[in-house]
Amino acid sequence: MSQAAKTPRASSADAAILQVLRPELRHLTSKQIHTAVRKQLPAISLVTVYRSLERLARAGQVSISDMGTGAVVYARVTESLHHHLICQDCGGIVTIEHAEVGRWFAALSRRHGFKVTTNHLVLFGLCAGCQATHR
Amino acid sequence: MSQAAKTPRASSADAAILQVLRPELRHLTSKQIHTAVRKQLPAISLVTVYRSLERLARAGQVSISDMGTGAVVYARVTESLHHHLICQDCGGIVTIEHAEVGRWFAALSRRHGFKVTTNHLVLFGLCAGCQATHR
DNA sequence: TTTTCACTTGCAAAGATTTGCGTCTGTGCG
DNA sequence: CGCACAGACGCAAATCTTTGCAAGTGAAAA
Repeated sequence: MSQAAKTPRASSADAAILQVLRPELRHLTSKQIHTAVRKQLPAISLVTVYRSLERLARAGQVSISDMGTGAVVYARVTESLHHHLICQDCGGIVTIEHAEVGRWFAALSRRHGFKVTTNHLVLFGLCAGCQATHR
Repeated sequence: MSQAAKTPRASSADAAILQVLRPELRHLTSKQIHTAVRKQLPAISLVTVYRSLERLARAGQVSISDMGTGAVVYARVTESLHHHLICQDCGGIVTIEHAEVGRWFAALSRRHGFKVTTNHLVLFGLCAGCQATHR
């Protein structure tokens, strides 16, 4: 009734999805995850994958990002968080460490009392090369 | 050339969309924009609205943001850029000035030679109130 | 052990966004 | 003026993601 603790409730889908995402460094689409998870749970539906991913994201275990590829991609959140800068011209991707972003998030927290939980930031722009080309 | 105001369908949808977005401070969905633009161009299709918005976004005149409401929202980019911090618990929205974000973007530019063009950032997290509730 | 109840899942359907393709239009050029 | 080309549009169809509803399941309560 009044206890604030949630019941994690063993969901086979969640475990299987984390299993699939564990060894992957690259971000996977819902389709790819569904295909991979089927090896463990042949009958699992794509809808369940979506719902499971949303659940895991809410729990901070998975990141959901739109990298501008047409389909959203998901990745397991690890200790070594990273973020991406994507060049809208050449499609090049620059990876930056979390420390650099975390410092700024901390500043936001101090100034606005808002604790950012976004764990994978994607910023679009122009890489050094394309900026040169553009002038 | 001559008049640009009454061409039945040959004129670009871009102008009509900017017209619709101009007075709005709030972000509109593709559906809402489509409905509004129809008053000027009754025959315009939703697909054209999407393509036009993408074009305008590429030109830096419109921002595209996923505020977690189920549908992406679009807004006209003005001189007074702003960004949002959205509480994933209560849905509350904190608006922050661009200056605060721009400083960080400038730092990224110095460090990585990457010029961010994202003009409306949305970060999810917990507001001060909900952080307190969560403890 | 049985009951309870919130959470999970599937299926079908809805909603949102993108893409393929053929047509039409405005622009620059000869 | 007439032509060629690139870009804009509409329509239909494909994708991607979410939602409504009914049924299944597990953990804690009774």
